[in-house]
Amino acid sequence: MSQPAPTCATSFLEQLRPELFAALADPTRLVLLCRMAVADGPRTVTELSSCCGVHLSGVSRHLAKLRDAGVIGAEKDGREVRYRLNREELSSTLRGLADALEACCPAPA
Amino acid sequence: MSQPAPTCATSFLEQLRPELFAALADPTRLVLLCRMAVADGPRTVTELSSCCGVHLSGVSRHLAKLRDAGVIGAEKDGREVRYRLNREELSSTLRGLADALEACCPAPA
DNA sequence: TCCATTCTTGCATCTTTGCGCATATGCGCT
DNA sequence: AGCGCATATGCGCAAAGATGCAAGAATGGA
Repeated sequence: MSQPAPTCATSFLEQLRPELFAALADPTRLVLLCRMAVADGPRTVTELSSCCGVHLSGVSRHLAKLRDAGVIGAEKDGREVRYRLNREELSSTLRGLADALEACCPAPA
Repeated sequence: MSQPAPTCATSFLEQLRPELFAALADPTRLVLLCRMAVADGPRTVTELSSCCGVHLSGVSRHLAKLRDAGVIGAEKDGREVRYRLNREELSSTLRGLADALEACCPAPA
């Protein structure tokens, strides 16, 4: 971070990760996300699959996609896998986008 | 806004619009978005199409999708259509998501 | 060791999406 | 009216994504 000024456009574009938005672009995944957001702790795949009318294998795939996007985290515990929302990381990412968007000044003086 | 307390989960889920994320899930659209973000004013389709190696018709479709998602606005001027980024709306949406995400408390006391 | 449980992954199918090409629509200009 | 430019849309195709089913992998317990 010693560039003279990343022209504000650079820093904005860098934060725009298509795979993050793609992960959030599916209704089923959003329901899963919401479920994890209100949970008081990590949830297993079986638990999460009960809230959406999708087969367990599909839920597993959805969770994998969310995990690859960094939206959620997984911790293995015995034969179960508990998924938890990366709450702070996601919120700071969103806030960083909002900040960069507003910092995207047309004329940097 | 007179509900006693939308259980924080409700307000969060309401803000999770799949079509918004879907609109942002394409690299070409993100480049277009960035182009508009750094522009000092509305841009025509022809101008915008010069920054991505996509046919003009494709750019038109991309812009339509961004417009339908509320990310950008369009104003017709003669035979041209000028697109502009809804900067404040988008940033406040992102911030609202971050806020709702952190307000999604597991135990509402 | 054997079996049940939990999760992941290969496969087939269907839908969606992005793309270019051609065509239509809308608008200004002569 | 007729022409040309700017944009939108129908069409077909190829690629990606979502889903269910079945099989595989990993783990705990009898």
